[in-house]
Amino acid sequence: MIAANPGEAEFLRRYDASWYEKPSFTVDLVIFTVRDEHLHVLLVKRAEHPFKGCWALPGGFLDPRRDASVDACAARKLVEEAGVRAPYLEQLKTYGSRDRDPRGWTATTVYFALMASASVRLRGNQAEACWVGVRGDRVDFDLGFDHARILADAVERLRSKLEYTHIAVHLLPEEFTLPELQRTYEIILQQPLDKSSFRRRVVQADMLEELTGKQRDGFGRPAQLYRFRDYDRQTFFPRSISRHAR
Amino acid sequence: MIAANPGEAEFLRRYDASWYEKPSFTVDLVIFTVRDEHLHVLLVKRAEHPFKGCWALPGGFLDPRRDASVDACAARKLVEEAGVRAPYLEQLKTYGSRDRDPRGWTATTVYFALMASASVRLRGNQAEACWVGVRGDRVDFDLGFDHARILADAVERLRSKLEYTHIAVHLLPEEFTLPELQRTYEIILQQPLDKSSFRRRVVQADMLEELTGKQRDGFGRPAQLYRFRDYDRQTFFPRSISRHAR
DNA sequence: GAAATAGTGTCTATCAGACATTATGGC
DNA sequence: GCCATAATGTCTGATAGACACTATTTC
Repeated sequence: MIAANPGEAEFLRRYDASWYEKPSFTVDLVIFTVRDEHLHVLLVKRAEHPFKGCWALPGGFLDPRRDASVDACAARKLVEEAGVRAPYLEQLKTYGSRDRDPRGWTATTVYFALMASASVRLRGNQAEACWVGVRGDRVDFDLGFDHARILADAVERLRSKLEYTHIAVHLLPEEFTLPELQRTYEIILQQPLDKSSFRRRVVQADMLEELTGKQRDGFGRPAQLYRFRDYDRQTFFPRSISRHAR
Repeated sequence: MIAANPGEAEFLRRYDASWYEKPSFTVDLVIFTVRDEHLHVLLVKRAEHPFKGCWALPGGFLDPRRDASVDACAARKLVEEAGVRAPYLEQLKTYGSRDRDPRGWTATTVYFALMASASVRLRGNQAEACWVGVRGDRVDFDLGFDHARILADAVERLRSKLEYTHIAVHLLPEEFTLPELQRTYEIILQQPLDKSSFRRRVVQADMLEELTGKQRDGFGRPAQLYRFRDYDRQTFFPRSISRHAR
């Protein structure tokens, strides 16, 4: 990144970034969890204008002094809004236009995060925050800005990635059973999956580690507990789950 | 987008976006084409500091006065740099950090574009531009900023999308033969594909329209010409091309 | 033993890979 | 006819879906 280029040091000494008009830049988060048999998204009630009193995705201005990078800004806001360290966090897309925010030209880079519902502690920060059930690809009330569109894109990405990756494990606690994992997939994909096929897929991908303890549910045979083998590596299924199963 | 919210009009009247410190915001392009049996990317030689004289991806500052949106900005730069109207253009990712540009905090939203090599006319704009062959996921010389990393990400995304979508048609002229399309896939995926399987895939996807004319090559039986049926709809193959074929 | 849930075995349809075969042009 | 390339046909192996069956717990 250091360029030994004649004249560049001089150029940089004189350079002033405020010469140019810039858009405002924000980072927003679509934080998903599964609880009560439904996909939920974390929303905040806006305390300030614009859209004061409306529900919106958590997020806000990037602070060039505090945030070393856009990723770091997203991680910071994740902690501030959801009090969580490092669950699954992935950049979704950047939305920017002259009219998406009444304050003027803004761009927002949106991240989507997955977490186990138990691992969240909503800190009663400045803003009122709560989990809202997602029906189809939307929530039941109006969202500020273009956040309804962003949420729809995020839900689509989540569904799409569930078909060929393991990311749903990030929606469960560290130890979980295969029926729980399957149920998570079914809730998000909104379709029943075959038990046998599902298990084959997961076992063949060799991503799970069997734990010797067992979990007992209220009824029936207890289910084997598993743990995800490698939270860093993102692995892919060789074939996609058919959206037209059944 | 218009909020009938008490106090909001007053708030907006007083609001001044320059209260907050903002990062600079740019849009960069990774423009791919296939020519001479190789994947190529469009690079420009930087006329100004920083990285003056280095090769870099085309792009530059978003202009809030001229650009209605980030997408519009990308389209504008595509015309300016490559003189092309509307080929395939897709947002790749946003890169932003304190140290990726010596001028200070910048974020760049990167798009990747595909085009037929014949459709490009490089306008000798302010910058010197040329097509550079991609070897693996890089070019043969150093790129300014973090553009080597960005290029690698773009190549990976291109390869990945080729395995399950039709986007390679955007690298060919409007009329093309199946062997030409197959060759394009082979060049980018860097692996030979079976003719029969390839044709089955493409035909079953029902995306091509047979043209009655035929094209003759120097030798052998002439190949049937086809046209892509719907440039807007993005369709997907039911299964991915195996990366481990052969 | 009945109910409930976990987990396994097996059949089948589908489809990609492999490769042989036929088709159609130039020379 | 020969060569080169395009296009088709057929076999096979892998695997997802379907579903029957077994296993293990609580009551």
